[in-house]
Formats: sequence, C-alpha cells, structure tokens
Amino acid sequence: MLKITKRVEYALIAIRHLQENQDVLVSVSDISAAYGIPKEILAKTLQKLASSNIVKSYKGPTGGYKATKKIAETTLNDFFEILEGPTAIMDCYFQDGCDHLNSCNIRTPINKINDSIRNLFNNLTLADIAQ
Amino acid sequence: MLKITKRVEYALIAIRHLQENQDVLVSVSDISAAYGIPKEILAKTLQKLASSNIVKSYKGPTGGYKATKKIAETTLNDFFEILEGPTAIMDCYFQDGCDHLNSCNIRTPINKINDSIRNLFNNLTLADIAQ
DNA sequence: ACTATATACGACAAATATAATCGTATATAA
DNA sequence: TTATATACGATTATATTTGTCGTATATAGT
Repeated sequence: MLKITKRVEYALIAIRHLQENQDVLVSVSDISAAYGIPKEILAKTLQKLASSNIVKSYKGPTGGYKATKKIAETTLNDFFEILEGPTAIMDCYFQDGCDHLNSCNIRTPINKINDSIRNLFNNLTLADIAQ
Repeated sequence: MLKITKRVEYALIAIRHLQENQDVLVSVSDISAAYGIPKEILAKTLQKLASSNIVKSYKGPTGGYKATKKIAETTLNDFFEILEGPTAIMDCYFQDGCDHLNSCNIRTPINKINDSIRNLFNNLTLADIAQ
C-alpha cells in the first residue's frame, strides 16, 4: 500500500535524464534503452508530461523530448496529478457513491491523513527532491 | 496509487468503534454487521492489532475485543506497519535485488519522498487524527 | 461433560488494479 | 518518398488486493 506506480517511477527517471542532457533532444528509445523501460509505456508517460508542459516534444526523425524550466517549480502534488489524477488514500475522498456513508465513522481521520499528505506534496517541488 | 488498503480502513473503523464502546466487549460479528465488513477479514485484522496490544482480545462466548490505552499514543507509522509492513512508496526502499541499480538515477528523490512521508506518519498519532 | 459461540490462523479463490503490448495515425528531416 | 519520431486508443498479461473456506483452540452457560 501507499506505493507509487511505475508510470511515476518512469516519469521521474525520464525528467532526471532530460535535465542531465538539456543540450540535446532525447528520444523515448534513448531513455528506454538506457534504463530498461518498456518503450510504449514510457512514450505515453512522456506524452502526458508534454501536454502539461513539463517537457517539450519534437516530432519527426531527430525529434525527441527536452526538459522545460517548469520542471523545477512543479510540486509533487501537481506531478502526481498529471500522471495519476488526484492524490487520495481512499477513493471516497474525491468520489462519492459510498455504500456505508451513513455508518461511516472514519471520515475525520481519513480526511486528516489525506490533508496531511496533500499538504506535504504541495510544499515539495521536484527541485527540492533532486539533491 | 498511494492508496491505503481495506485492511487499514477496516482497522480504523474497528478501533474507532471500540473506543466509542469502551465499557463493553465487542465481537467481530458486531462490527461486521454494523459497518458491512466481511467477517473473516475483519477478524484477521483485529488479530493483528491484538498481537500488537492495540486492542485486547477475550475468547469464548461473551468474548470479543476491547480498546487499550495504547491506541491513542500509537503513530500512524506503527499502525500501518502492524497491518501492512514497512511503509515505502517503492519496494526497493526496503528490499534489495533491483535489476537497474547501476543505472538508477532516482535514488535520491525516491528516498527524499519516502523520508518525508515516514516523518509525517511518525509525527501523527491515532489520537491526532481522531478529531 | 457437553454445546454453542467466540478468537486464532493458514491455504485458497475471486476480483480488481496495474503494467505491458498491439495497432494505427500523424509529423517531419533527409 | 522514406525512415523515424511522437500521439493515442484498445487490448492482453501480470500482480496485488480482497474475500472465502476449513480447521483448531478457548471458554461461558447448562
């Protein structure tokens, strides 16, 4: 429990690699080969980051991805949300339609835990965790 | 991702219920019926809590569970660990045997995120999140 | 002593979520 | 025109989580 997904792991690896190679365009194949990450899943992950302007994409041969300045100031909360949607330790935090709502006696503790985690991730940027 | 398990959810429900009924012994069936939780899984969850003295168990008919004083001072980290083992956003944090260790470029960020979460959970007790 | 009912606990099966793959479309440098 | 890159939806495979089954042990009540 409380695990991050492979998508997030791959995204972290990719942006770190892009930041270390800011002078060149890096293709999905490059990163895939360097770290042993399945190509297609990495491609889709980078597409999500591109549509949020965390990275910039260039099509065609000699194309690839580039880090943007937005990376450093992006919070973990935003980063996770781009890839996986809203962060919540239980689905009922954002969804509704709980069967036991009437008898639920853990709403307060669940909300407190959630708020604490979201507060933590809102105050940590990708730059903060880099070094 | 970053979800808690049903076991943790059920455990939270159970200890809250026990705290609200400290004067009587409450059986698994009582809690199961009150909140619509599968009996066997709830039973095993309470057994784990009992073996860590978070609750106390009494066998035989008229038996059941009782809250202990230890509940309030228990940290979320200990609580989660009793039920699910060590808290880590990636398995490699506690396990070893990673294939890509040589090319891993996210060790620092992963450790920072992990340490932040563990620090958060070590400083939050079950009493803290109750109200 | 017997019976009913509670906890204790390991093994297995079902359901769900995650990870990976496949197929096709589009853009563009050479 | 061709080769190679990103873009993206649909499907399959895998892993994890959740729930069930079966059996043992303890004990209050009769």
